[in-house]
Amino acid sequence: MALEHAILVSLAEKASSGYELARRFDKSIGQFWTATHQQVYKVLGRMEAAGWVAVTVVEQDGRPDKKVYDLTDAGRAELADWIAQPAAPEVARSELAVKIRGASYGDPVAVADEVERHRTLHAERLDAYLANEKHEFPDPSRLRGRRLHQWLVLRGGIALERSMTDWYDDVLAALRPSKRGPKPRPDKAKP
Amino acid sequence: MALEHAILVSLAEKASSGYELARRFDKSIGQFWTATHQQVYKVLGRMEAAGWVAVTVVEQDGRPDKKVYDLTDAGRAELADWIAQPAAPEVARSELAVKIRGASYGDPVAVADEVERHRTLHAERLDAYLANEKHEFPDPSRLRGRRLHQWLVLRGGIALERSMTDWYDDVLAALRPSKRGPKPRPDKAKP
DNA sequence: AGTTGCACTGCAACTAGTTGCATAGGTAGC
DNA sequence: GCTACCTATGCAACTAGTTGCAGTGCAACT
Repeated sequence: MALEHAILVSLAEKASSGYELARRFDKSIGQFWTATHQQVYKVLGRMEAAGWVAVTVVEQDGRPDKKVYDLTDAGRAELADWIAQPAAPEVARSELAVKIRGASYGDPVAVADEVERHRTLHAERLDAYLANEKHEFPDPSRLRGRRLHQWLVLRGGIALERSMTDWYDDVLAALRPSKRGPKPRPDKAKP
Repeated sequence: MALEHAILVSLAEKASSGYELARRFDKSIGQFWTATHQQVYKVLGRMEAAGWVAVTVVEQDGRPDKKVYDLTDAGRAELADWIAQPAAPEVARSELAVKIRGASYGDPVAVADEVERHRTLHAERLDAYLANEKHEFPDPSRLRGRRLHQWLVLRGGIALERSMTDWYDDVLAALRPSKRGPKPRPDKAKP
């Protein structure tokens, strides 16, 4: 399990409330680990009970109070310990891939439409990541430590989205042989 | 949820026992959906209760009996129906990516070692997929229907493994700046 | 004035998947 | 003869994650 530890990493970067954590899982760290706010609240409760995090209630102006969580020494120790442990190999899961494989037992045209929709989603994510990279890491060659690691993970997300988008293009070209050639895509070349 | 439907696709291709299905999830369809044998048995029971599959007990010579499952008409209808439905967007999950991001809160050297181990795993998977492609689909341009769809999914797995392996190379190069340049890898060029 | 949306927290009930164990005969190597 | 692994199925207990709901109060749009 790693949601606990993904949260530890996120809190190590910045103390936050459950709500903020859940939002952050929509981007940056959420590239490779996601969670809904319910799951985050549940796990934060467990982590507090385990003494990995400490809470401070912060009153806000014109907004509900929030509970800001920060790492304790025990939490930092747990994080360092977990990082030293071997990681489970990734397991890819794609419902759409299963549908592509089974396309001939259903409506191949509907599958092609769905592939196109996903292609668009991934192309948008790719653009968002690239824009983020340009903005946050304008000069990658100088990066060291924490910032370097963040950039490397962002590069991983970019590589993944690019390869998904390319693959969907290939699938579309094969499933719709009438429409020749992929659509023009200016962001296809590596920067 | 899609394990039910991944099993339907698998059974549509070939009637099988739970044990055989679990094995098949180790390769081919398992590229994008995996399951342990316990999960497969559990779900098969549910599917039988729902009338999607029918069982035949097959006695074997010198081996335990097996229960071979095959699709019913209701199962085929369910499969066609599911394929027509929109698919949830993929959510990548990588424990290792979280560790890379948090490397500076632990032991960056251990993280680099772990990245190398995963690089090897993915490179092996890539080689296995490529060998499988060469063996099973020697002439992709002629493929139609079911075989074409199988090949497309295999291509997806290949693209994914290639991009992971490449990314891990980049990460290693950045985390171990002393060792310059990635190791030679003959399978890096697109075939 | 009314609706929608955001910030913020959380419970309850559910579904999906994992881990550990049990059972049982066959085959293969030492 | 012993150990170890393969085929084959399955239960029980657990962990992880999802879905649906509930409540508060402010801001912005219509």
